[in-house]
Amino acid sequence: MDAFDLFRKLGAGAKFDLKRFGQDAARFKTHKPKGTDVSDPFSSIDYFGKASTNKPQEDDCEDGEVLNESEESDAGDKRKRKHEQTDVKTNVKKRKKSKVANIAEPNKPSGGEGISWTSDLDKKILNLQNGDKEKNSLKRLKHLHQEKVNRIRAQHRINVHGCDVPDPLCTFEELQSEYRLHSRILQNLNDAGLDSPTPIQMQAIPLMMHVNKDTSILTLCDCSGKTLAFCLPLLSHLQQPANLGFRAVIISPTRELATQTYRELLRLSDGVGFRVHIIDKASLAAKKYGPQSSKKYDILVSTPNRVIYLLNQDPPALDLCSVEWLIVDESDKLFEEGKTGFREQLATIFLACSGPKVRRAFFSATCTPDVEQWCRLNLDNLVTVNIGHRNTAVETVEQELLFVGNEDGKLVAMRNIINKGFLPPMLVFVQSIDRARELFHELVYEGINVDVIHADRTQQQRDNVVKSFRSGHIWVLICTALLARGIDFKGVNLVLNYDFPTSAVEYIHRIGRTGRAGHHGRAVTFFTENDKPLLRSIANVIKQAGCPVPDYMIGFKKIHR
DNA sequence: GTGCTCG
Repeated sequence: MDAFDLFRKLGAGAKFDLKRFGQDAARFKTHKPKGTDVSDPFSSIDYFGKASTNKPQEDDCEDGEVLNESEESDAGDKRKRKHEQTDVKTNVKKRKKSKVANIAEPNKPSGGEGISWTSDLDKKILNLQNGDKEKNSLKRLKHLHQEKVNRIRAQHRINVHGCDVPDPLCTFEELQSEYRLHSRILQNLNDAGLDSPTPIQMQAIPLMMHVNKDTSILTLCDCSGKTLAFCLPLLSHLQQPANLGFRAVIISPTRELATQTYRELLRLSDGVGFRVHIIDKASLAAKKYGPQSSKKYDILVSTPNRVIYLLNQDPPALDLCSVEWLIVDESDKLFEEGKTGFREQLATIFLACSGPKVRRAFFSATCTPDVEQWCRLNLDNLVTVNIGHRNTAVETVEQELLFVGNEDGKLVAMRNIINKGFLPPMLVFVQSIDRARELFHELVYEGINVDVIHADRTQQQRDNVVKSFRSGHIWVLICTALLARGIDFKGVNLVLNYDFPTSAVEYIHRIGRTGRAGHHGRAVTFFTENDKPLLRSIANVIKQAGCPVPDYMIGFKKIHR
């Protein structure tokens, strides 16, 4: 297999653009570490290699339809068979693992690669395997313990799937006692007023702490607290600053989200000395991280294309071979296919993380059938965690569908909301950049503090808008999909879907900007005759979140492609 | 349709 072949396989079935990636592929070949087995350092070969042969099946679901647990049986037989296959695979692995555990020497610490995690209780059981007397009572103890864990998970609606999933964490203090988290970080947490973990943090943190190399984690969570859920184990895992170059990379779909994550990391690691970096401008960063620079950095937060730009320099201005953790935030967006899709960009970055112990974690609020299928097919040792029902909107948001007739009706209804007196801040979502501009010009003369954000504005403008929206100077912010994901504004009171969302997933992301951290929020969605095709799937989401919806909408026929 | 390098 030559480098091009290899690279094509690594591209996860993404369209292979020879012109664009030829250079990468060639470099990949020359960068192969000397004297190492090909299959070893590039564990990602398996990871992507299967993709080209097992390209995910056409999805049986209707376009944009959310796959609910209850509806899963509706999906085609193909999917079912696939799930069964995966289950069999998991069982085999489970058996293998328990075999390893049985032959392990009782007094040796069981930290080998075969056993990913053993609780204290498990260790006791191993130690006493030959002493039958206490064996039974210990078994009972273990059973009780498992029941307790199950109860905690049920209480917080934590669902896990995969083998060797560690127990949930109940207090942040356990991080210090169990994982030697820097005491200063714990103090920073307390200073920020964070005293107990949210459900996603309870499960994702211990999971990331126990994970082996080559294990991947998929985390689905509609609640806030995701950023902390991966930042804490990351800092805990890196222990302290080291001059090895970047050891962790976090990829976000928008610059705004990257900035937010970066700031969270700074706040969290204050006083510990970790060198956290965000690429503000790739051309500047080229000097900063280039071959001549010393390797005094630890964590990188960035959008994908900036990383790629640096990797494409000759010689590469960024070295990711010491990366131990690769975290993909809002991964469903980043897995989206498109003409110049995020997916190929991710493939390039995965490739560049060529270290021997890369762990990967994917975080997202929603799970498109695409992402899940892809993960199941391509990742070994996949563990998934999801909180609550998958693909549902948060329950703290009061949701409403409003028929406005036609385009003109939207403006009338919008003015109506404003005149009736609304509680700012309000986030208004539109379909395109042009429509964002138009609506802005309509509203700017109304005497309300309104501004607009989209990717065509300069970075300076974007930063300013976000800042003044956070500080309350802007009451109404018109935006495109740019702000749909992950951005955490404190106390957005109303999300207005001025243009109908393009899918149920998009809808869930948009309204997730309100009702955060347990606060009450409201979401109003305008619809016209033209929006009928997607009305049903979104009405379903709203209904499932417990908000009233007219029955006739649910009765609409499913759309088929 | 949206968002992701540089100049």
